[in-house]
Amino acid sequence: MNKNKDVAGEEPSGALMADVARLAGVAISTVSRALANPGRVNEKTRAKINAAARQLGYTPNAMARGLRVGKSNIIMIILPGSLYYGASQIIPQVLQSINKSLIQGGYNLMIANLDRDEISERHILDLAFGGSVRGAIILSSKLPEVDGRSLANSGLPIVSMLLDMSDAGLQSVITNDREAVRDVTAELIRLGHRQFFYLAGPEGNYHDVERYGGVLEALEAAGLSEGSVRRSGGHLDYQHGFDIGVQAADDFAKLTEKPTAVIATSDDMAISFVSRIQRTGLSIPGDLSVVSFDGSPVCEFCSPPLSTIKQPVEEMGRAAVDLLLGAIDQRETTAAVRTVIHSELILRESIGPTKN
Amino acid sequence: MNKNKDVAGEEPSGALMADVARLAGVAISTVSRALANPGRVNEKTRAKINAAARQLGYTPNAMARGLRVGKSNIIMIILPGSLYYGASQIIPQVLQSINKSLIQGGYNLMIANLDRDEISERHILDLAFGGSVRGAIILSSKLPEVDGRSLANSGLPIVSMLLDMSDAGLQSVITNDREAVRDVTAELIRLGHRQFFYLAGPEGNYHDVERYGGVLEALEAAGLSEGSVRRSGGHLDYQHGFDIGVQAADDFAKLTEKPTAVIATSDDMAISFVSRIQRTGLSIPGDLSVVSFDGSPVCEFCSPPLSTIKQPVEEMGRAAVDLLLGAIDQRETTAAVRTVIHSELILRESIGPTKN
DNA sequence: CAGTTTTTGGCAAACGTTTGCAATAAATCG
DNA sequence: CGATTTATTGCAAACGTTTGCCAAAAACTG
Repeated sequence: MNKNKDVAGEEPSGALMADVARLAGVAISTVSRALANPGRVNEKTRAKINAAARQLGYTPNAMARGLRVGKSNIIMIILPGSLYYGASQIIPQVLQSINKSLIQGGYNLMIANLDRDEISERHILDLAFGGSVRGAIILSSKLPEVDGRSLANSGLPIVSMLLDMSDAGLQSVITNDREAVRDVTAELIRLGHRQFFYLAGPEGNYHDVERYGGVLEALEAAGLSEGSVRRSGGHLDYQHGFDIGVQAADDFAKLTEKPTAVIATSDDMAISFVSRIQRTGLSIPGDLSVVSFDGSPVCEFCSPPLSTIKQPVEEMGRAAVDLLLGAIDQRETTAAVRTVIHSELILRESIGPTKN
Repeated sequence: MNKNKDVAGEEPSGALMADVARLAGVAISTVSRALANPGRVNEKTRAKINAAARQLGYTPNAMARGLRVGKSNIIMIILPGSLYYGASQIIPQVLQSINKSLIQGGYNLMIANLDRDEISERHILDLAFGGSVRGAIILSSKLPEVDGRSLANSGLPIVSMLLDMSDAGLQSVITNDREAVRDVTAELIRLGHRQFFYLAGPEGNYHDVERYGGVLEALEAAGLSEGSVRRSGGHLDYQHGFDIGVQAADDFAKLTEKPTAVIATSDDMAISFVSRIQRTGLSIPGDLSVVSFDGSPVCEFCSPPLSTIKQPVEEMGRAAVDLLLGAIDQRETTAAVRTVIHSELILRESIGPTKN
């Protein structure tokens, strides 16, 4: 009913810049400058203002500032639909590193989505076009797009992470997957392996293409035919990475000619695959060598400890943020749109020579 | 130099409500009402306005609205400093369920990391007092507080999750840890176990107190002395949960009288503990039964598959969001400040009877 | 010391919405 | 049919900042 302050007591809604100005005996504009642009105001008045601000516990209103300057200080991260697929193990680390870097740059991190249904897409676009966010980091190959509006032409700086989307003109921070998997395949070949089993994630996925490509390259270099690798997975979507490994173990059981080495595209699927395979009496690495992707900490404690190609997420997060903030500050990084961070193969006991 | 639109072409900064109004031939206020409060405007004009809005690809500016109504639609989640400790395995699921519920309620999720440094504390407080966020969900036992300002008296609705902070007056969504661990301990006693090994997380932690308390209750009920349980861990902070398990395995090796059952307070530590223990030649559950907390999916694929007390994160996330939005909408849930969600014990092969 | 430059601080107009109030048109009532 | 209510729309004032512009004061300059 009454919109006035009922009690003369403390304002629940916090002190305003005007309050600070009054207390310090200066104009509002001076306060604003003192706080944001310290050079432009006298040392003494600035001290007075700072004291007043502290005394009142003043915190500038972010939305008012944002509205005025026409810019938000929020960056959104767009995650691939199902968190449960593969990457799940490293998502927290990704968030952690991105957030840390962002905060240092004065930005905040908002999670745009965890699903990729139409609701989420619309939501993402609302964030983008509603001026809520200043830039985006995307971990999915699909740019949100629904009735007319598309993230691509939102004018928002976007950096892609983990996936190479430089074709789409996006700055991309990626790992040298192809090379890494080529090297590890070559190593397996050196150890005597001739028949491979490849566990795919979502098919056609950039990761899949690159990684599978790496396998083929190594095979070719060794004079082996493309037929020496069998694929599993890829046909299922939206599931735990673990499910893929389980399914793959079934597929494996049905093979008449058994591969001796497995290359999995995520740790999750490798872990469940190994678990199921061991149950059938096969031993690792005795009967079967296994290597996977991601570098999840848990791999060290599996039995046997799993070899894994570590995704350098910390570094990637930092790089992505650097690129994004660079783009925001207009320091045109017209240079390479592709930033490659090197993966590191962590060699553990899940890999060994073939029996004979 | 010139702040005018240089080209007559399309506005890069998007259509404004004024544009929609002009195109539809109505006043700005009518547009606003048509979009937000459909009942208060004529059917026909509303159609016209909607058409105009769609044609222009109009998206309302979130900050302008936020400023005007004095409210943001962003909820922040405050994650504990080191993501790596214990909970790491379930964080993605927590985020998933919280975000889903929030989006349904028209809110956005912002991540605020609570590292132990002053920077992040200040950051969180800026978010709270700067009007950027409308509420908070906190997964840490420490409320940010720095020079005068404290999250506690920010006036912001706050819900604590996983940790019981009802003493601090916060609505808390927790699991019945004490009960769950009491039950599982009782079950272990029934299986013949008399000597226990307890792997603690950060000491004094609510989780620790409750869970250890549960163990003691079960012992007492069975007439066993408090001396039948040995503790490990707790003295280290800031590490992967895995490190705790490794350390605990060392501690275990030094014990002269070996416990036959292990209760770990996170899956991570159980996994690394088991790995190290098995390496010393002990078998699980033959020589040692193991149960842990969290319900990480990976437990199913360990060898042996690990028994774990599942944290019902989906449900907890939903509950936390419900409480928070309830508090925001002032529908005073003056009732219980503690919402207990029931954990579920997933029994797998890591638990068995004692040998004799 | 008059003239010129440099600092410093205030005024007021934005930024893009929402919303109280008032005005008009339409509908209902007695 | 006049009087009252109700539905529909517009006007203009907020919301709390930032910032262009100008004036006053201070600091130089010759």
